[in-house]
Amino acid sequence: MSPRTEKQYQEIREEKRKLIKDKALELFALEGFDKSSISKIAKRAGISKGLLYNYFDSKEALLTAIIFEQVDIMMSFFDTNKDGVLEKHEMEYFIRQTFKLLKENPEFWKLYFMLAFQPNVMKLVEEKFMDIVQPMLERTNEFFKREGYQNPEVWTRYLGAILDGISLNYVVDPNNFPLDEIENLVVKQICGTNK
Amino acid sequence: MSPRTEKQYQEIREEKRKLIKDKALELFALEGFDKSSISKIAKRAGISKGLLYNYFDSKEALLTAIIFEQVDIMMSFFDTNKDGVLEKHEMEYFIRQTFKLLKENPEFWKLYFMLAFQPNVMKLVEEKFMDIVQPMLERTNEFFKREGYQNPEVWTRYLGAILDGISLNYVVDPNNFPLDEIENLVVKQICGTNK
DNA sequence: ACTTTTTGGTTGAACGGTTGGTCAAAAATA
DNA sequence: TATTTTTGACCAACCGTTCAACCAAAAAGT
Repeated sequence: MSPRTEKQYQEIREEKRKLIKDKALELFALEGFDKSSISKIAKRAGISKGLLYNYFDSKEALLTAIIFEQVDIMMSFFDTNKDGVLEKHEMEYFIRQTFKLLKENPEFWKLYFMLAFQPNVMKLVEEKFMDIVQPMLERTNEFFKREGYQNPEVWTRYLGAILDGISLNYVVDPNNFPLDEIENLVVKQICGTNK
Repeated sequence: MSPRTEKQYQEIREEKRKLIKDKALELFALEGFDKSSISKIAKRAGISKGLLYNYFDSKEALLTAIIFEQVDIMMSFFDTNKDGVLEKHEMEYFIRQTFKLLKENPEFWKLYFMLAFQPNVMKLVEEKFMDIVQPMLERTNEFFKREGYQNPEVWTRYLGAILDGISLNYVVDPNNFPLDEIENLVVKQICGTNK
């Protein structure tokens, strides 16, 4: 017989994992991935260095766990009616959701941009990331084609670039960047409505 | 008596400095700032580690030298007629120059984005950087005001975000990003002309 | 009720490797 | 020879990672 039930142990493990991930993300956003040593992460989480390795096999494993946790959240948000067609109102929903996620968790997006420029690290998650992004790009492509744009694939990449640029500027300087006004500008430009 | 004249030594020193800066930038873009050790930079430049410290006081000094060299090049490019007014054709020139610099030296912009998300490092250059960016922002502000936009300062930040996002996407994936087509889209949208 | 056993979470010293940076000596030049 | 460039072994500090030992708490035994 076990001193504690299986469920009790699982709860403890899950809570600690969540704690470590949260504190690590904080530090990554604050000091960058390389400057955030395991010791500092452990100290911030209030645990010993050794215990961190009881929960994550390596620093990289910790990083990918953080990323894929957030990716899963993203997927659940973008899982709309699944009919494969992106209506104009769905495009507006898509854009506004992007801004919503940005406002809710700027720390993650800071980490995301950091990694986009760390070639070695990005390769760890690139493949799985692409699996998620690719369908979005295709649906966006079809949207612009249906709307009568001359170069739909160019506009898809343009929209992606615009959203990236906005995210980048907001994350770097959240207090001074007029996010809500620009959200409306983008929606107006792409969806032709002005709320 | 000196073994070589003062002028000879200065020329040699300047050439070596340039060599080191170039090779360091290559490596930074390839592997990131933290992963580019002094030893690796020296090896890539074909010199010893010790000699690198004859030319740059520290790794940080090398980094800031690279950045400010590029900033100086930028300034010389944007130094137009200096009348303080940004005409529509000057705005188009401004935008197209931005794209030109991007195509000419993507490695530098990769480094620039890398650093934008390394808070500690960015603070070294933040102040001098702002001195250069601020006048551009003000002139852009006045441009949008003169063109009759309702929220000129929002549009200034929007344009900045768009250019950042495009640069980011191009630098990450230069072979597949349709830079020229998107350049024309931006110019058309902001300046109302289609070349 | 109380002691013992069992379990797995928890610790921090220790390890091999790498880093940015130093320096005495050697090579090169005129 | 006199001066400067150039070298690479060397250093302390820190890195990610490991591991033997420890601890808190629940179940089992009495």
